Amino acid sequence: MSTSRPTILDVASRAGVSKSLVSLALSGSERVSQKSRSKIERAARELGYRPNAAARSLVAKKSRTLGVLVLDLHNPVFAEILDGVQTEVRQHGFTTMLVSGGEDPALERAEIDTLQQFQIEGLILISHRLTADMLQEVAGEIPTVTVTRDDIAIARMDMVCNDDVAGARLAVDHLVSLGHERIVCLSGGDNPVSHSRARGYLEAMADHGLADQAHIISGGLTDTAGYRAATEALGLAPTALCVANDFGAMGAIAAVEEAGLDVPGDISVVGYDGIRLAGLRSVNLTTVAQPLADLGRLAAARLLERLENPTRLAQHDQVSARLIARGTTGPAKPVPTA
Amino acid sequence: MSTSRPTILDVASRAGVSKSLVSLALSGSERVSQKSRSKIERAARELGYRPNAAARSLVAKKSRTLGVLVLDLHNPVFAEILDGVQTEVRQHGFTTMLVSGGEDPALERAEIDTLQQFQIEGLILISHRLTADMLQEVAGEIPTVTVTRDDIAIARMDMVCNDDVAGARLAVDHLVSLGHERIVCLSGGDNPVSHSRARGYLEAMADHGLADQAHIISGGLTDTAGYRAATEALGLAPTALCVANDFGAMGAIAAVEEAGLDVPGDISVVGYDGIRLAGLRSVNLTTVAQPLADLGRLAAARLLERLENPTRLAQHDQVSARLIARGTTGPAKPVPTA
DNA sequence: CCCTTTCGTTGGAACGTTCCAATAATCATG
DNA sequence: CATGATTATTGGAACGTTCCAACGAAAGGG
Repeated sequence: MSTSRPTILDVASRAGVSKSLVSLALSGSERVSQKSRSKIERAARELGYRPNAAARSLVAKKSRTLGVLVLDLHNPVFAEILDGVQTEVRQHGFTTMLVSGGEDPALERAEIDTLQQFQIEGLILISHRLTADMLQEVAGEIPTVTVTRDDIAIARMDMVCNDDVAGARLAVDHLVSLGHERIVCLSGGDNPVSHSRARGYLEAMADHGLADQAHIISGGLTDTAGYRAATEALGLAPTALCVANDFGAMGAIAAVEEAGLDVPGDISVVGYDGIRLAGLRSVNLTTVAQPLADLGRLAAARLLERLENPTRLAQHDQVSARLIARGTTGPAKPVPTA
Repeated sequence: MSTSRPTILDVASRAGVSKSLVSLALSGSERVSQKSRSKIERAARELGYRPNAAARSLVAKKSRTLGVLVLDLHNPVFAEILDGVQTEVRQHGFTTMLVSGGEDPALERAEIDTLQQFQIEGLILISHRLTADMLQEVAGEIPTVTVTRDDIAIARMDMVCNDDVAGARLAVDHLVSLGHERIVCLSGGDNPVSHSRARGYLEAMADHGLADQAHIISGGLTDTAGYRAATEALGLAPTALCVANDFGAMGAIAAVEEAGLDVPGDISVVGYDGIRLAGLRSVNLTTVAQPLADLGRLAAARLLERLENPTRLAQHDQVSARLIARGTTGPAKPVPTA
């Protein structure tokens, strides 16, 4: 139906100039007379001309496009990081191509492959499940930055992360300042992020002279996992729970309430991540908030720097979290003297 | 650093054949001898050859790529629709490029522009804020399907939606069957989806002979809006609230509980959408669930059909929702006889 | 008024692929 | 073994852009 899209030649002939001049004018070169420029701009507008990115990137060997892989689109943490990425990237006139591999290494690799076919200039991994080998391979072929994970270090690959150890300490500090001692950690299971958070918990407990009170129950990063872990934790008669992430904390709260206990009256709960959801009135969760958008912005910035200077040494940034005290934490109940 | 990526010519010379045969072999043509095929495949593997999508789509005039615009990446509704889109699209060997314009019409238009530069073959709008003119323009240039919104009908543009009128009726039916009569609707404000849901509410109330009890309070689709609307609604002494979406319902529950009332003991609350979150133990919201992934799958399927047959008449699909009864609804309190 | 410089403009090559028409190789068939 | 039919392979054109070397025209300097 629609006769195919106008090309630069159509614009050129309509404006009565050569295709080269159109190219020059539309890319904003100085060396085009005012007269030609306005003729060209008008012709382009009238025809609804849109440059063909395929042709452009083919010859220019530059796509002005970054690839972004996000671990899981359902997790609001990643959406918020993505916000930061987008703002930074747009400012630099780049475009992003977003994909997700649903936490499946092979699928993630395949999606990155697709991105590479589109000649992306750089890659941002907002967490991932790639094996070290895959990551090595990818990072070798294309400038890459990982966000949120810093366990696999690769030459020339930048990383930007939250300081999870320090963040977890904040949670413990907050609880201790409220008089809590029997603080149990519900860990997020076997992944680098959860390990760091557990370590921060242990360190902080030790610093407060509570090393003997420290207990870690291993679970996962979902609401159900938090529920289960909390149910188990109740056997230890804690006055506070330090949970691996906000979703887990929501599950933990449900478990506590189902056991007939009050949050925060009987047990205080702290989450981690600071997703918007945690701020909803009906949730109102005390949490260790990562500056998620900043994380994304910084990652994009690092990648763009590397495009300028590809041989620069790998840079590892850590941003710090802050505690947001809301309604799920309160003073510890005085311990009944035995 | 890395000497530039291998091209089809590199593969050809390594395999000792012509570039044309490589192209043929890699696109899976029958007319290639077993011997040549295996030589070519081996050469491609050894070189780590990845076809250049730009060059391909330039000549083939086919990018095998669909553009997807999503209204808001933070809203889990859209992530779940996206899941469905992805599965369907992958099955057909297409790729997607995902963008979001943050609910800003101009930005959305700009992002679609970018997609068009990449020669996408079709466009899926998972809701949007485009003006009718913009939509008309876009749909005129490229096969388009909208999901979730069916207020603007355009020739050749398919639409797949939830039947919001019927969905809202389900909510009312459920409440009535529990003995509720004073059911107040907290509407999601001035947008097509909310209008349909409000209409369904009114129709159902009338059907049950409760037309005189019907009250609509206009709010928005956020937790805060739900909170405010619910606060206002409490003045009407309702026994149940029918809320425009799940987030709003969560806010409404907070308002009810802050007023010292129990959910569902004093007031029942029904949400709409059926986001995963609503199923969390700590939320446990009764809701009208849309088959979100199906919505996405269907939209992708319709678009792919249209690519085959571009002149086909526009098709408007409606999928139906179902009620998931959870913990926020219960029998109506017997009305104190005046 | 000629020579040089600068400015504005141009045509052609290149990018890596697919497609097509044409050729080369193989296989039956008479 | 020649002929035709089929199968396998090939070179060249085309896609729409950017880049570059080169050009003509205007401007400045002597």
